[in-house]
Amino acid sequence: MNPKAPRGTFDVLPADARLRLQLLKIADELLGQAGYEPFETPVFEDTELFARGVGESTDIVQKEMFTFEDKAGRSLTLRPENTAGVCRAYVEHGMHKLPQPVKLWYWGPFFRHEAPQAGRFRQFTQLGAEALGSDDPSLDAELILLLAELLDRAGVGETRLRLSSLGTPETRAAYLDELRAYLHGREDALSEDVRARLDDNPLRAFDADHPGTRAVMQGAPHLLDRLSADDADHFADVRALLDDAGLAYEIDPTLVRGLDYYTRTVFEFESPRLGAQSALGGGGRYDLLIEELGGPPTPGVGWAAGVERVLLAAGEGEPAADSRIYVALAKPDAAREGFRLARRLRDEGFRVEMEQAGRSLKGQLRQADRIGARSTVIVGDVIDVKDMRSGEQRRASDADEALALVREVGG
RNA sequence: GUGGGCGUAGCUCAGCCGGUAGAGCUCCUGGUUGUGGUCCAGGCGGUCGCGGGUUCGAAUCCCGUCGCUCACCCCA
Repeated sequence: MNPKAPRGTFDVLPADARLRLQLLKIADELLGQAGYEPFETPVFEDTELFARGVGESTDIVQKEMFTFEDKAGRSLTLRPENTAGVCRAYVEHGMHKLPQPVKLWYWGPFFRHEAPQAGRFRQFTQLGAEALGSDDPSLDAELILLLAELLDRAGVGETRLRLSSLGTPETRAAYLDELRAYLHGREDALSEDVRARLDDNPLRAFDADHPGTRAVMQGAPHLLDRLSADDADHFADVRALLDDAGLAYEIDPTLVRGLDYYTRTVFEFESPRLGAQSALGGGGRYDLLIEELGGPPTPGVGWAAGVERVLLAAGEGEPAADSRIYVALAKPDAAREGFRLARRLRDEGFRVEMEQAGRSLKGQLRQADRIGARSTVIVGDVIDVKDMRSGEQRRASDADEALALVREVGG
């Protein structure tokens, strides 16, 4: 056979793995400062959880889930997103009895059966944060600002923040009916593809290029004008906090996220560096989801960012240049002495590599150079410590003296 | 899922009016009997994505298939 990683999956090689680790550290620090705690849920759950949580009618549930049966015939699904799992865990562990809100963040693999492209995979990594148990608008704003800061520190460059509010499912449903009715009344002026999707995705008509459609949309009703007073106030509060923080955003009434559970605030960060997949991360409020999943009425808000997309937008990072020491062997029977020396140097906190590949001494020095060693310890009948930058070399009479010399030159 | 482009050494690619595989980089060795970064020489390394067809003969032509990629859709 010719083994290959399955379609839509990939191996993370060291250069990339290091960048991912850097992003993970940024997230840990940033979210930790705001009181978010790390946590994990399983990578698969009962299929029912996603069907109910994400929504039966969504693309994710209808065609993108990796579903399988266990040996007892239970239907399980590799998680396509995490909010449903988070809510399940919240209910299962009685987190409503903890001081609210409960703030959590996570990092892990997710799975969607899609046609892979740049920035789109079947197994991908999401980094996310959730705040459950309070509908305070400051949580919405806090999370949005945290994601903005995270993206900035990750080096993704310019982003566009789209923001909207969906109100309650009732207002949204009523609005969509109103919009459909409006569009049906002017069907003749609409483009063909807008007409084809009129019933399942009427909002799409807002971003059509078609002149006739655009003309029609000028007078179309907007969801934001149909929000209840409470929801409108909530949205105004969120915006005020973002304004205070100086974060730029665009109100986009056509922003619909692909999951059914959103209420009130929704947002999405986009990058021009990603091509067809412009979304770096996004999220929103889901005040009814936990109750829908059988828990007590509990509001929640959160986001997820695509790790691969963030890294793609950030471009090639500079690999951290950490200094190192190389232990070379001038003769094969110096191996035990060299091994001992390497261990002692590591005990002292140095980053140490040694000859373990049967290279000639010349090859070993070349290797020392390649890994960027500051000093090379050459073990033979005597021990020499070479400063790789100056090329100078000093002789030690024993291991202790060699260690002292290394400390002087540095590793 | 639909349509376009591509698939030759670890990497980047050349070869493609059919005659049975090359370069650069990387890696290893030597030039320097125990010494790097430059230079020189040599070497390792390829089921030419896979399967089938046409042909005396296919990396080169044809069909299928898989993979990558771009677009639509949707999203992280």
